[in-house]
Amino acid sequence: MLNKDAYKAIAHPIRRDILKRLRSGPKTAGDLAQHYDISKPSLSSHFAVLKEADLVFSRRDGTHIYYNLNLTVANEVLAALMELFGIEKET
Amino acid sequence: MLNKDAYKAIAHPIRRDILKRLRSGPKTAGDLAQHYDISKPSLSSHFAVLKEADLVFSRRDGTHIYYNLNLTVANEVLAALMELFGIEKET
DNA sequence: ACTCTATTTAGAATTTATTCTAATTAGACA
DNA sequence: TGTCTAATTAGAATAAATTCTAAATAGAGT
Repeated sequence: MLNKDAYKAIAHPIRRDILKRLRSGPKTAGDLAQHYDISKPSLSSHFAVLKEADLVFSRRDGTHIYYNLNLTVANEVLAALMELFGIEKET
Repeated sequence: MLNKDAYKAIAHPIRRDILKRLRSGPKTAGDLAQHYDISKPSLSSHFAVLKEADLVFSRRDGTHIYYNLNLTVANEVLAALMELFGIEKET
């Protein structure tokens, strides 16, 4: 079942942009930080929200921490919204 | 194009529940109020958020104001999220 | 062990969201 | 015009989210 925090997680434009950028593969906090005009700690807090919602997971490789999009949960969010709106789509 | 406030609008559990209940047809504020343990003005403020996001629209019929789900925008939200996650589904 | 780089945690300030009570608006109907 | 019902607006209190700077952690490499 879908983590309800997922809806909160996608409510912020920076977090949506992070998710979009992770589509093309894992990125480090540093990679992503370049694109936003906020401090590293603020960005880190956005990662924490995304991780709490299970929309992303992280894996350390040496000095870097790579963030990955969790497509399983992304699909669950879509399914939950289709159910919410009563909209049917085939897979 | 999708109103960005739509993501904020679906972030609150009461507003998601309102949307769900509107699937089966228009409802008045009074109809919906029965299901939530909050004041009428609070509920009214939730309607305002949903209207601001264009997810619902209202029509007055005599003494009652009927709230309607805007399926067009609901579909836009789904399309935007599919695009965001890079998930393809046929119609 | 020391140091460098990448990133997070702590703690506080600011902004935004949620909720309430009291007062107001809008239409229906006698 | 009153008056009743349905719902909103106003204004304030509380709670939650966002952001910052400063300090801490964790691993890599010398």
